[in-house]
Amino acid sequence: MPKTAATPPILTVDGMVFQIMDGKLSVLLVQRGFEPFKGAWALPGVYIEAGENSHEALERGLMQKTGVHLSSVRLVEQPFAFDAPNRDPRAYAVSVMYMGLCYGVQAGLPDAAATNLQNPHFTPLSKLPPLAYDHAAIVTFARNRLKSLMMYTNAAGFLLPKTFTLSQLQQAYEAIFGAPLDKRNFRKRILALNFVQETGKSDRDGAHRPAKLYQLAADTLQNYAPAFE
Amino acid sequence: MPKTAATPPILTVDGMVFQIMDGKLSVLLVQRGFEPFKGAWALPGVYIEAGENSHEALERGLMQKTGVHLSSVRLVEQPFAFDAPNRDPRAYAVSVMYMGLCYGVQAGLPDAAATNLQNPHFTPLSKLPPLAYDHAAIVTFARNRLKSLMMYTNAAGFLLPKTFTLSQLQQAYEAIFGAPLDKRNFRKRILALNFVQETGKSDRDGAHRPAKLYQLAADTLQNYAPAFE
DNA sequence: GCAAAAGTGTTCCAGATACACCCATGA
DNA sequence: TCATGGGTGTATCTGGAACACTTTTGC
Repeated sequence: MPKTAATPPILTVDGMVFQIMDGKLSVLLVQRGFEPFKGAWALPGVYIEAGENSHEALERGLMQKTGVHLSSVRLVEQPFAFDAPNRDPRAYAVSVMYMGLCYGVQAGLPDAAATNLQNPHFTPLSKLPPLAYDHAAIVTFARNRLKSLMMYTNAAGFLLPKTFTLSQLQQAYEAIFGAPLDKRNFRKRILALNFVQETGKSDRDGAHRPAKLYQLAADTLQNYAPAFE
Repeated sequence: MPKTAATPPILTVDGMVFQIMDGKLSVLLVQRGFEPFKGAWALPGVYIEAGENSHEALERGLMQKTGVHLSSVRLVEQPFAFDAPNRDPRAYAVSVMYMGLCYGVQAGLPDAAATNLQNPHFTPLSKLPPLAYDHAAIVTFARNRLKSLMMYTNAAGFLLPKTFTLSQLQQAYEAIFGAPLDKRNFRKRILALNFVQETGKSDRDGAHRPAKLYQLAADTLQNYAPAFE
């Protein structure tokens, strides 16, 4: 066995929380207050402590580091595991990486910038600063997963309020694909998938025709994948 | 904080290794030699020890518990993390779950059944015994992931020898989908995707016309997903 | 009445499906 | 010569893509 740290491996949990801000897909980042990577931006995460499971640690970490309550985030997928050899100078670490989607969430700590530089912020993926560890690669990985989720699940609904218009839904797709979609084709396709339903209400919001409001047919993540043959 | 074990959380790594045996998708299981779940079947796994990363621990664990060398397995995807609260009576544990595909691998320990009941075996998913922990749910989860991987990646090639016939490739798809496919349509589709190429050689193996041998165009996992629009 | 977003159908094309026979070989 | 699996083409159907105008509202 190689001569390395004698400390047992350490478990951390990180949250990768996405939200659409001003039409752009954004991810929740904090500025690290401690070494290593002090001052650099990173995904918010904490060590899992004795007596906690990964979900509880995620909840605590999100609140401590970003002021975001986990109950306002909808988790998608099984969490991934990432080796994080540089996470702690004393030992090798593994990070449990949760992915979540949300809408209208404000990040911010009560005594904010005062405490050690943190400074939670939803940052557009198109303007990511250099990130600590290999978080940049992880975000890219997640973005690709997110794209496939959009194609065959109802995940897009988690980036919107409880009720939403088809235009808002389309904007969510466009934010993630990074490309405009045709309105008529989009509507045909989405309505055919049957994962949203009319609420009967409409949204009267500007100097234009009111839009029908829709909601998710199921409030958990659902698969709408076609069979192979 | 709830009153629980004071020990820090523990990291384990498990391998979920799939292979096609007699045309059936099978997964590598061992019979547990220790409590908890002594005697029950489970995915092979070990604790990650000081000085190891998860990949090294996987390699060691697979060899110790099943006699399988990791070099004969092709890993797919980022490993998942599963909470495993019952893994260790002393503390909460998280399992790093790797998924792998292989072909023609023999499981077996030198002094096999002698040591504590282990008894590594590729078992068809259609005949899974009750599994320890929540491994049954994890296998089901993986099977679904595997189905989607087949639809838009070259993963099927990892369940076959270096060179293979289109019939073998089709059998791999059929084993995973659990349904027969049309030969002509299958070939058109696969050849259109362009992820296999002819080797120029052929396989003269029985009382019938020899089959052309193909190989993967790329020997790592590749995406062949269509764009959204 | 005008600006602004909502809503709506048809044509066209590509890719998926259904389907049956001949070919090369070993015994 | 026969049994066995390998290899091939066409007609049809379905779902995706391209494309522009009318409707409803607030000002």
